Amino acid sequence: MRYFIAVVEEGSITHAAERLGIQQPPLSAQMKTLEQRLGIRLLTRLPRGVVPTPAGNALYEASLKILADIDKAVNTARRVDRAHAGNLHIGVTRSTISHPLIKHAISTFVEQHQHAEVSIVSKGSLELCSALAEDEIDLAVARPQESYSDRLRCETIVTESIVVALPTSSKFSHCASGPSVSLESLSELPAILYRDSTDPVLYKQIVRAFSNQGLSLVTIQETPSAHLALDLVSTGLGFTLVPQTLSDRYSDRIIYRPLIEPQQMQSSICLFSSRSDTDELSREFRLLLLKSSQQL
Amino acid sequence: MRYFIAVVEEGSITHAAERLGIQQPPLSAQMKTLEQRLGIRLLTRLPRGVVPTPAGNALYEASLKILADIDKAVNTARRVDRAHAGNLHIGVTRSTISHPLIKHAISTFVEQHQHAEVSIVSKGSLELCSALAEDEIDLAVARPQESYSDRLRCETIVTESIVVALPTSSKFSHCASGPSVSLESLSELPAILYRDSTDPVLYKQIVRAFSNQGLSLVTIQETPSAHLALDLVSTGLGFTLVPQTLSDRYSDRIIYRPLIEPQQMQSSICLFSSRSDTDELSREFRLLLLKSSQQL
DNA sequence: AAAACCCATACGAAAAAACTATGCTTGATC
DNA sequence: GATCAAGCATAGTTTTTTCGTATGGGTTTT
Repeated sequence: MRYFIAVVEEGSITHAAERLGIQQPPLSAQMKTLEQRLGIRLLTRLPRGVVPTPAGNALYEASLKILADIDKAVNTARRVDRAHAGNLHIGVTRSTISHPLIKHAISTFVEQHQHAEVSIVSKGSLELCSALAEDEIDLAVARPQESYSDRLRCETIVTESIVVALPTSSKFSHCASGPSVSLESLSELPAILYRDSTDPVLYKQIVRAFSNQGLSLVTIQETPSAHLALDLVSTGLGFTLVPQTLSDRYSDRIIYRPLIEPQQMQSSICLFSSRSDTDELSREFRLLLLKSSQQL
Repeated sequence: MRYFIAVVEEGSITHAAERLGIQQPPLSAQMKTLEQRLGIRLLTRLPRGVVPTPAGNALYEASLKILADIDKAVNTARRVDRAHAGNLHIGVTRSTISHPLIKHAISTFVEQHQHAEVSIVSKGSLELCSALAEDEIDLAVARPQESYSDRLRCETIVTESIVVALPTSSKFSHCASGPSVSLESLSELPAILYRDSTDPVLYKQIVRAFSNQGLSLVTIQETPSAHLALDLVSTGLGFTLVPQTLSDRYSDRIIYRPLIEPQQMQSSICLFSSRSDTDELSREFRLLLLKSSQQL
């Protein structure tokens, strides 16, 4: 099956053989026996390579999915094995792990379950969700997603407001002087935005907040992560907007101010989990996190 | 993979080997190499047989699905192959093929597509839907289903009313004398119902219609098909209720009368098709049928 | 205590898959 | 238009995988 996929994708038995690390004649033979066993012509032989027949194309599409399913099945088995051995893989992002509530929940959990081995995986929110869907991890503490697999469950743990990170330079002093800042007062100042490919939601949210109020956003720099954006802020280049949690970690030559209009500028931290997961450990961690969320 | 499934289902390597037509030692070896390659313990060896570990169980469940998917993929390829060769498999039930509209549509289609080979498969509605979902057939003309795969599309072609089939015996003469019959007048008479396991909807519909009006239904006989029920009606045993189409075919010593309250006693004929189907022939047949439906 | 049951190991045999060498067809090149 | 290159197919051999037979060890049953 893997062979057939390679042949279709390469459009050539010879090239597919190279990719598979085998010789061309055996691959030709394999394709022939495959066609014989199914009783269907799958490939039309051209003088220059091969092309799948409609039936071959249908089989190719299905094969891709089946191969992916097999991988996933193995992952699932591995995860169940881990879980049963008292091993929990929790996925977090750099920003969510910074939040005291999350940190506290994890440390409490580890204390309460001395026998359990907890490993933390750090990735972007997007990657965490696909890793979760592929059963590579058991739980993910991530930012909300625009779309994710319907086999996942998403529960909001905390909603934190977004704050303005201002450089100490004089250019921003009129903002820093007040107790809070309006979006309008930021609209003409140089902004540093982070366009994290692994977590694209917050970026869009910020851009939308400005455009919704008809304000212009002067983006002088885009960075691949919020942390880097804050580093640039401390150089005085411009301001940025970050979830409040991050303000505790980077305070060197940065002044943080809340927004006057916080309602549409909030960022949640969510717990993503597999709906089908019946594992005891992950269930307990989930309940612990939900409980701490309610105590807020 | 097939081997692993057999082992789990039999709970014994020895018995699984029998079922697979191979010897026990090679199967033991296969299971061992499988576990080694995945790096997971899948089976716990008991003194009396084997039992899957949680991970093994997860893999078993997934494997079942994957094996089914593979079968389906092959079917799909076969169907595409057929379709491309101008071969259309249409599924019908005994009752839907009796309807003149359907018959006419099929004969028109065959005439218009002389080059096409059309084969008719006759099964119960339930089986037709699963055959369609498995890509064994291209289209199904069947009775409405309570639930079916979301990959299928269901379009109502005709809605026909259900009529009462009365024996000629004197016991039923007061019903047969009028132009139409009420459910109430039937409620104390002996009924013959057909509980077709392959088409359970109509049975439920009839039972509900009576119970909704608080009427009792005296079922003296259940048969596995409507045709057989009509045969019993002609012996004078009792009455039954059938879609109008069937009344044209069985008229020996049976009197048909419409119901006074036809609204909740109707039976549709639907065209089921695969949403993903892009084949030309099946598309044309579908459009032909929808067109004849609209001309009604 | 012996028998029955079942899994694991060991080794030889059969089958499947892969490699090398080579031929054949077809489009590209000069 | 003859040669060349590209790519698939076939043939025969070798290697790898899978399967079968024989046998041993542990556990429950009688």
